[in-house]
Amino acid sequence: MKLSLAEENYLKAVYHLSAEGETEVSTNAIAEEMQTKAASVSDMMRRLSEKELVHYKKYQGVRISNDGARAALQVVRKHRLWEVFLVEKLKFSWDQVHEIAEQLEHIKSPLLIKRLDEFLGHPKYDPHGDPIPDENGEFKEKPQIPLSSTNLNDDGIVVAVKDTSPVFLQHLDRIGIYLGAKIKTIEKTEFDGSMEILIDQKNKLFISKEVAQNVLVTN
Amino acid sequence: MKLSLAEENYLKAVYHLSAEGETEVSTNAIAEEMQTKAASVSDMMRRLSEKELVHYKKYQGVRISNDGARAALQVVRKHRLWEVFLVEKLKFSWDQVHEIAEQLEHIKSPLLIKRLDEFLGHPKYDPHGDPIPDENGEFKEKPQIPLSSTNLNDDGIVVAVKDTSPVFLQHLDRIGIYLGAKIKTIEKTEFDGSMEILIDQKNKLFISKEVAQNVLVTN
DNA sequence: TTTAATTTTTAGTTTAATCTAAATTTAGTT
DNA sequence: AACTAAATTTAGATTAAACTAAAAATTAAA
Repeated sequence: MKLSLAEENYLKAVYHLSAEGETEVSTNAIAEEMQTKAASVSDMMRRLSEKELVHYKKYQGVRISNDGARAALQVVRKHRLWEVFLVEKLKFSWDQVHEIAEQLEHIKSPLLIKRLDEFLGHPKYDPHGDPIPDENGEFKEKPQIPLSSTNLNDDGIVVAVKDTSPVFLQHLDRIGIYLGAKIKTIEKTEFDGSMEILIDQKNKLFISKEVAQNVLVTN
Repeated sequence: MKLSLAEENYLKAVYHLSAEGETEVSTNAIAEEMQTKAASVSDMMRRLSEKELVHYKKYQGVRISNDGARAALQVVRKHRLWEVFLVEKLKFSWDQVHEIAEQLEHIKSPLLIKRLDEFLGHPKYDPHGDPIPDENGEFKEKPQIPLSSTNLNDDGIVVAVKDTSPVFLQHLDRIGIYLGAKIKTIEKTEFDGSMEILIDQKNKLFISKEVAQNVLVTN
């Protein structure tokens, strides 16, 4: 099935929204995610549902179909592989790659993606710690919990970030938190949810609740 | 100036056609090059001329403007850099890269192209021997003449091909002609324009007039 | 130099994707 | 249960890019 750029983007939005919450996704939520209007979403959902990429009942929200999820995962795969390429090979920082990958993810050539994957050494995670689906759409998420819900004296490794916006990523760079950093929780403040942590057994750091909630670690 | 995909493609077509012949390009020639209809071309030329990217007088054909040439050259630069990437890094053969580069050339990110250029070591020529314009649109074509018009016992190096179609490139691969090959002309047949040549001082080969006209060498 | 053939343009449709405004459905609250 | 507020869909317009068919301009030929 050949999808237009707009169709791919809507499908991706539906996929992402259903991945992180309910299976039924609301028209408004999609409009918000896509920076567009609800009317446009309704229209597109009607069309995607004709192509059986989503299940759609008027006024009831949409649910992604198997075919739809498969297509969305291929776009996600391409997006994340390109992000790895940009960071590993072209020396971009992790806060710069999303926009460019948004464009590159729509390039249509299965062979290109196969070769790119080989060239990069079959990476399993992108620069933000998100898993890269394989050719069949399979992937394994690393077990990850927000730094904010670790216990005192817990040791953990930063495996991903929840918020991938440039401002947040740049903030992490500035304070010295990066993917793979070893983190020990030294103190948690009840009052405002802020924490004191130790990075790589060297640097003590105070971080806000907001930061702690958006940094994901394994233990 | 932000150009749509269609605008970039038309501009490129005008640029290529004026590069290899007259400065005035006909509506029909563009339609042919773009696999579209003359009516669509007229429409687009009107729009491109409003943006001052081409000079256009009804019924008189179009001429690319300075701004237009600048824009076209940036697209050409991107196309050829991506071709180098595909061949050098992703191990594509020279007959496979055009279609994919047609898509990649429209990715919009000056920084991406800067980094890609660095990553590739600032290549001057693409896998077909065509010159890659720099950031300012400057480039130097290698002096090149068709193999068919070399003299007997002339030595030359293959620097480019005139025809870049997959069938022709695959044929060259099959008979053992490649970019950089050292070629000596052994014999020229008046009757049909075919030639006998020696490749890399080792392999004797008979080639047709058609092949000889489309292989370009320096001497 | 008039006519015929060719090329090019215009006019009018079509499709995908968007929008605004109006109508409709669902959900929440007395 | 009725009403209001919010969410969603429909209707109607708009824009970019294409097309076909018809009109107009240019070029070539008699």
